[in-house]
Amino acid sequence: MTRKHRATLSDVASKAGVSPVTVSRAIRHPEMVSKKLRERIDNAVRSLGYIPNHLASALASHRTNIVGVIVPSLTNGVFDDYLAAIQDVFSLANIQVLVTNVRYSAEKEEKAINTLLGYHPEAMILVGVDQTDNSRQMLTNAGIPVVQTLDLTDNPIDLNIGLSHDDAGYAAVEYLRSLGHESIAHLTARGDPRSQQRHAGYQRAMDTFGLSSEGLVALTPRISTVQLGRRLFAEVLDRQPGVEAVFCCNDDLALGALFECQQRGIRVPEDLAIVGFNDLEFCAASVPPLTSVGTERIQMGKWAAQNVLEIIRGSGQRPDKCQVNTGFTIHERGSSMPAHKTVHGTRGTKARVVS
Amino acid sequence: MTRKHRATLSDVASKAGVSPVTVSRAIRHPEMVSKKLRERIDNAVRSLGYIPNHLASALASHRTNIVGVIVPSLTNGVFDDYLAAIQDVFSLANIQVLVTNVRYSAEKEEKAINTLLGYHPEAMILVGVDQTDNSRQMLTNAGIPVVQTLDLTDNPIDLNIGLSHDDAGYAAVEYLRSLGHESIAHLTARGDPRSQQRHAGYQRAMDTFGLSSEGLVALTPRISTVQLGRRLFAEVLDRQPGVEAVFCCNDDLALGALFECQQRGIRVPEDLAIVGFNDLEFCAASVPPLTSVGTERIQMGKWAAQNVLEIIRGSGQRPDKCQVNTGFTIHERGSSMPAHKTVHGTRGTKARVVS
DNA sequence: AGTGCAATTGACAGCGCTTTCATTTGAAAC
DNA sequence: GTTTCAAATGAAAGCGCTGTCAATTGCACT
Repeated sequence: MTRKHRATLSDVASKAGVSPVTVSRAIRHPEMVSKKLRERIDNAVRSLGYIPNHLASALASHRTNIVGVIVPSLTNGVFDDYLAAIQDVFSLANIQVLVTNVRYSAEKEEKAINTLLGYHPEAMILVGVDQTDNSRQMLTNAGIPVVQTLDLTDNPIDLNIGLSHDDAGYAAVEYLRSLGHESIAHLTARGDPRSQQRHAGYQRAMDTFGLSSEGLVALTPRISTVQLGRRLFAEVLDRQPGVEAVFCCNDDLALGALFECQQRGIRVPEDLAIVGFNDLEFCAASVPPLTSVGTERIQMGKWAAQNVLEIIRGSGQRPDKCQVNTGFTIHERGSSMPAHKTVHGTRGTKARVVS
Repeated sequence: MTRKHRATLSDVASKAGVSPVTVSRAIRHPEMVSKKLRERIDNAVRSLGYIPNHLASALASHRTNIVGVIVPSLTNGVFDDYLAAIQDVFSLANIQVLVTNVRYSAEKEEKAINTLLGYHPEAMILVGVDQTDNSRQMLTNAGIPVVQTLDLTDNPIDLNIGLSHDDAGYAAVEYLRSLGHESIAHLTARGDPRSQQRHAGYQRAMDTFGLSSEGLVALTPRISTVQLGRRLFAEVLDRQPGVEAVFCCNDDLALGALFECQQRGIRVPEDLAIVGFNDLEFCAASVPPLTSVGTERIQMGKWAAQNVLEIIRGSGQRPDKCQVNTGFTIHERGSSMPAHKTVHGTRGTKARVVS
């Protein structure tokens, strides 16, 4: 039963024997319509299967109830939680989130921003701080709240919540150093600007501690996978058999490194310590469980959404703090814990919080 | 520099000294405007940072360039690839995909359908075939192409591409049976209707082969995780220490089962065979690599998008086949391969295709 | 110069809704 | 039975754009 024409406000109005305005009010501001008419209208709505045309509504009211969100990836377990947190906040406020996945491409991001702005979103939430000049310009011109998340910058477009990935990378190395390791490798997928920051932090720490990273870094331009983690670590192992520890720019690579060790009969943590990044769910489940640097991705998404909501629906005032550093936490687990600390059969976590 | 008012078509027209229609044409149908004017208009557009109001455009032209997509989850590595495939097809046609994540809730799905239809999408792509009556009604009334994916039904709303999860579950058991296993366990997360189908297939196979599943099934109402895989399989192991094989409703649970085995010193595949579902990337990377039943998720997303595109932009004709069974493939790897088949150090895959 | 025709350009209406303001209604108060 | 005022309803305009059709222009050809 394909209708030629979907029911409109006027159709409902005719059916209920009232004027279109009244129908509009019955839907948007029920308290302004008498009970009698409201019921008649509700019936008409139901019997016609009327669904308001959001485009027309938004055009007329200057309220789109849309917020644009741009993420660099979805294959990476990180952004699911983050996105879900954002959606949870907005769905309660009847705001539709328009998500675009730009696959770590600044160019695609620019295009996505342009497209999204065409929908007149009431705010934009972005990942990272590396937008192109053009992107920044468009966002500024749009005159809406903009939140840059998951990273920090000295020069935010508007609001900013995140953490220093450079510091996190530094801390990971510092932690491994504190366990007595000196030959500390690093696996990383460039392409993700935040991974690059972690790499920079790794390098800074190695330099600071007077350790050489020669031959200890393996990187790939591709999206990271577990398989790639194996391959990258295999490279390092072949080059530097004496490596004592490895810090991976994310947990997929770390899990790959762990598997490569299993394959080669390298004992973790006795022969080699592994530290991942993001603290995805599987870190606590592997054997041994993986030590990982955790970030507050859910908290960041939530904060971004809540602040946007407050600005566009609330008092309209900017929040007290326009920039928030959520820090990071090293979840110390079996993959790096010195033997005497390890409790057999337990997958306990010892957390070191840094913010 | 927050503008009071974003530039409109008229603003551009004034600036370029032409009528608004001409600007509209210069943007939508450049070939209909003389080169001279086109340049003047382009300049005006650029200098004003003009971005067409998509809402107004869609309202006037009855072309929204929106396709609604509803997924039950994003945390599950399955839907990333699927979504990406859909987006890839549509982005080339300048169609914006409106994604909603309904977290395996039919109620949320119904609400999402209602909301999305308010945007007048030109088509809808859904996961699964278990929509509520109300949802089906709304979709039918909308008079747009609807694709149900990743599962099959005798009574599709419109187009349908997927596979029989019951058959896939049956095949997994049949495969393990062919290796000589009889005590075959099953781990599953109900909540996902397709997992339930796989469970049904498992049960059907066990019955058919005259095998008892008593005490061999562990299920959870929660979203599956690796951790949960460990816990569920631990339950089974504690109950039935003699279990010879386990078929898991997805790869996360399978990886968890593998870790649980590692923890307990159970050798895989010598002491126990493991089969997962979905063939996610990490399956080929673990030690031993995980045998998994793979589905054509990318292909399904692509087919759905391409057919929609053909219908709404092309000849308008329905495709030849309104229902497609993409089948499934058992990727046989080390976690189930009999010792004499296993090639040390190789992570080769032997595929058995069923469609 | 005049005719014919295609290529450009513009005027106008309207997409489906909300906002604003005017009108009507009803019930309380005189 | 008026008057008064709030509550309920409606009429008209317009959000920013595009489709349709009419008007204009340019140019080749007589």
